[in-house]
Amino acid sequence: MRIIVLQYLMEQIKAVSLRSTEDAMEMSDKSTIYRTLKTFEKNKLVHTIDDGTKQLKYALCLESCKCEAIDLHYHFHCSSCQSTYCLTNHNIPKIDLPKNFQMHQANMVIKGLCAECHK
Amino acid sequence: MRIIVLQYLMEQIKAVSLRSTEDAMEMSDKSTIYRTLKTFEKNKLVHTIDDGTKQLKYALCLESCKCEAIDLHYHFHCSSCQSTYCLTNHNIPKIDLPKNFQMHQANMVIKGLCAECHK
DNA sequence: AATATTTCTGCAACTCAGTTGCAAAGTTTA
DNA sequence: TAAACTTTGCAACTGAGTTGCAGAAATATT
Repeated sequence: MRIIVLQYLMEQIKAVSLRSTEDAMEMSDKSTIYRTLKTFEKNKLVHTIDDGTKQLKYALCLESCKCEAIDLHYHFHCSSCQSTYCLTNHNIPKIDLPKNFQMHQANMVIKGLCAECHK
Repeated sequence: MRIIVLQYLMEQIKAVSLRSTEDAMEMSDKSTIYRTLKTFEKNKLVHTIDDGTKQLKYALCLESCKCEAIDLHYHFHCSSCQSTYCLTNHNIPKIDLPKNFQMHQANMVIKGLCAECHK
């Protein structure tokens, strides 16, 4: 199962939801896929993106990713086609936080129209 | 009702959830407060923040806010106390998107420990 | 002031993503 | 092969958000 899900993830250029993965699998249960994705997340193969749709999205991490602050990047969510993309080409800048605040993670989602929908 | 909810919002330095607002009101129904907050949002008095907890957070906009790209700011969510703060002192930088992608909105959440919890 | 019209409120019911317990099925290990 | 462990599918549950509806309240109209 893990191999099948991993393969599916590798084929995608967009982040996937539990739902769409489920639909793509046909022959497997929601909870199995759910647990598979959570396992991947725990082992830092994928990261999750909360893009404001109610469905959490999952995307493969880059080879080098340790899921630390330095690995964080922006994401883009298209309001029209609902696709979510990783913008891995630039990391997020250092943001100065209030005194004694400490950053560990981030969830950065830009919303708008993707190239397909913006015509 | 709107006045009471607005007052509550003005007292908070943190973003509030539907739930916490509800609890603070005692004498009013979930759906009323829900609709009140949605009305505020529609009229650009508040903006919402999806901080990765399952509860959407609401925070008052600044006086000048038109809820456009220029008004966007980062948010901070404390993983320990679950508080969410607006970091209104700096806006988000311009991010270069893939060709033909267009930004309209953004939901930016930094996660970590706030000053209280980081001791 | 009395009535009509519109808006607001509370209740109950519903949706839907995510999550979990459990037993059966499948794997690995000794 | 048997014991120990892992994975899977099912069903049931959780919890935030959302909606329809009827009565209450406010506002407008005559």
